[in-house]
Amino acid sequence: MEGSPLAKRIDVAKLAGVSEATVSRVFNNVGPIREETKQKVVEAAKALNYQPNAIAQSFAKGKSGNIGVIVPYLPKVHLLSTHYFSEILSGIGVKLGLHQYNLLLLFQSPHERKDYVQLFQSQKVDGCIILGSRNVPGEKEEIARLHELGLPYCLVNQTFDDEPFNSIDAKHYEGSFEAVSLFIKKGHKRIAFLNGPLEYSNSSDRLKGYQDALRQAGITPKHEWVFEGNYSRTSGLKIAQELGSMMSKIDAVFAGNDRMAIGLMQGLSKQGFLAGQDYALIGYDDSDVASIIHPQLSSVQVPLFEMGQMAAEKVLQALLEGKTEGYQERLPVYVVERDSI
Amino acid sequence: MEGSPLAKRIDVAKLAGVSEATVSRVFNNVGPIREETKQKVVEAAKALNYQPNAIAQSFAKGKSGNIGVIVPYLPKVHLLSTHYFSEILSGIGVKLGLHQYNLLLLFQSPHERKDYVQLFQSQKVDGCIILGSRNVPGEKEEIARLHELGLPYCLVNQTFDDEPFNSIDAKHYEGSFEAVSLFIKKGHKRIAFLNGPLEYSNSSDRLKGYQDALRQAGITPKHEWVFEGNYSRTSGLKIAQELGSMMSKIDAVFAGNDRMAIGLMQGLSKQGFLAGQDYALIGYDDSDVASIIHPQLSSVQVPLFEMGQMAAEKVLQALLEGKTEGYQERLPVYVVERDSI
DNA sequence: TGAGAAAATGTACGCGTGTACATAAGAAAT
DNA sequence: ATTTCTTATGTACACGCGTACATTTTCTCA
Repeated sequence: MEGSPLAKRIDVAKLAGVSEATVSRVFNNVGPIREETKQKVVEAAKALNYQPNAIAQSFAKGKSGNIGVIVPYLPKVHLLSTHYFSEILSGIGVKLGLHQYNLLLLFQSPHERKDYVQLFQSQKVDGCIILGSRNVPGEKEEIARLHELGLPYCLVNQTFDDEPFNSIDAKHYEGSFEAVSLFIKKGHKRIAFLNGPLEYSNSSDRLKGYQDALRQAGITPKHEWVFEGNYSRTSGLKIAQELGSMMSKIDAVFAGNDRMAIGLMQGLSKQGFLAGQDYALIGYDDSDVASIIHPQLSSVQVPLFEMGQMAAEKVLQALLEGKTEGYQERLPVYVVERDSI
Repeated sequence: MEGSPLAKRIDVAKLAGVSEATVSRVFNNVGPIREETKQKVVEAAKALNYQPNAIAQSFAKGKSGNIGVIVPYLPKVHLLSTHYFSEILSGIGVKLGLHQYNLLLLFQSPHERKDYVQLFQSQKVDGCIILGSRNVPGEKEEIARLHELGLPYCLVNQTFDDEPFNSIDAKHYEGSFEAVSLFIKKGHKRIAFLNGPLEYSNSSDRLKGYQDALRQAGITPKHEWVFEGNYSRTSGLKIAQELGSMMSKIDAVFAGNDRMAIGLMQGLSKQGFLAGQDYALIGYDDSDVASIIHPQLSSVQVPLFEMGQMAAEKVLQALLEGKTEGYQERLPVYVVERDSI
């Protein structure tokens, strides 16, 4: 309430009997400084409880020191599972913290106009990381603008095939291929696929992996065995209804994420079909619930935390080292076998 | 890459043929302005693609426009469940967004010195919301400093009984009381309690609720039926081992969160004890998994999203309306009955 | 038509720091 | 002791905006 008004650089300078520039030098650790002088400044600063004003620093340097992390948001509808979301976010946070950058969390309502470039123009952020972007008209153009302007940005878990956008993704084609191949190796040949919306590149990656794995085994993929949910558990439940009538013809189901897999499992279970028994099931993401649910769900493990870290690292490299080369990295995934297969 | 250098206020002023102050007035919508002038400015701004510099604005106003949200962080160890975390965070984000405040996400390593006041001194934030704080010496003093200085802060899901700290909490005493009373109503009298660490006030709230509910039913609480985990699933699993030998004497278990409840359920299931059949079980938080797991877990629903919203609202009120009264709000919770009881 | 009030706009400065450049102090070489 | 270089410190200004205050323009009403 009371307390002395915030001390400024000039107060420290006066108390230490030096110039303001010297105080700045001590705090930024730049230029040659006599040890004795440094001590005087440090003591004066401590006595006055001086703390440099971060805003003024940002202003003087022309950099905010913030990395914006854009997260899609629909109130009460969780587009991204909390697992997915918090793993990536933690990875980003760790990396940024090491480099004294701040994490500005930006919720993006799907309907409102997204203007990523404006974030940079207004200097709110020095770089940005975009989660949950989709290959849809509005989105694509916005990212293209970022890219053309050479701004430090990075997409996570989304690759635009025909565009050179920076991204840190995972090997979803391979993950899908392996999962389906595992089904086949275990003798399952009639394999359905519960996919997510194709505007997410990982959905189409997985579709290709699914199809190619079947073809490699001499099986012709059937359109009617590919279903599209929206990555929610509810959509898995819904598809279970459709799937129920054809379960006599189906050996296995591969799902694009764990939440849909679980919805499916629950829906089919009500109709008397048990995963791991009446049909094999593999999910995707290897979230916590996979090993909690019964029967335990086989799943494809995705290094979300590491993807977040790497995305942050790439953005920081662009910022700190001026790296301008584009990149489209893909981290490896692997199948975790549990009871459902 | 190329592109014109960022336009500044003076550029807009020159193009529009007005003074810089007028440009400012148009953008901030202050003071009387002739409609014609306003149009000139707006057009000039559009022509130059002008965007006010957020840093300079912050600097001139002496406010960062940021609300810091402090989240405990241990790499690879999730102190807060992702559900808990992302619900509260979403609530905060929504509210802040409505008032043009930014959300600065700050990961707090438990070992490093926490100096919340410094966040304010350095002007990084105008207010802050603290998640997962605990009643331990270092922590308490830091919050006390915040409080004494009258800084706009708010704790979420933690109340310090003997301190007037601002907080948005839930009625954990009542929730616990109701859960245990429900057990009793259903005929269970020998009720164990799997609690979390007592440094979290919600743990001790629940302990009191547990004890009082028993006493009201004429049952004397037994110390040896109270176990302490750390809110992780693993700790639930571990306690299941201890509990196994005494299951013949126990009717029901109340757990401090769903993750421990699930660990317990799984651990006991391996020993042949089924929740909802061999014993009744109620968890806490009503996270997604509660209705995913089999048997479905009864749980106490906590309005985490709303708590986040309210915490943000309180901080914003202090900031925008200068409200200085302290507050310790508690939102209601309720038991959701499922198969495990 | 003029005076006074109200509305609109302009002028000027502060916000606290980083840093280029100028200057002073000290060390080393002559 | 003088010069020369190096090290240490000080001076001065820019960064882009909000806003108090001064000034000008427009409006109102006599």
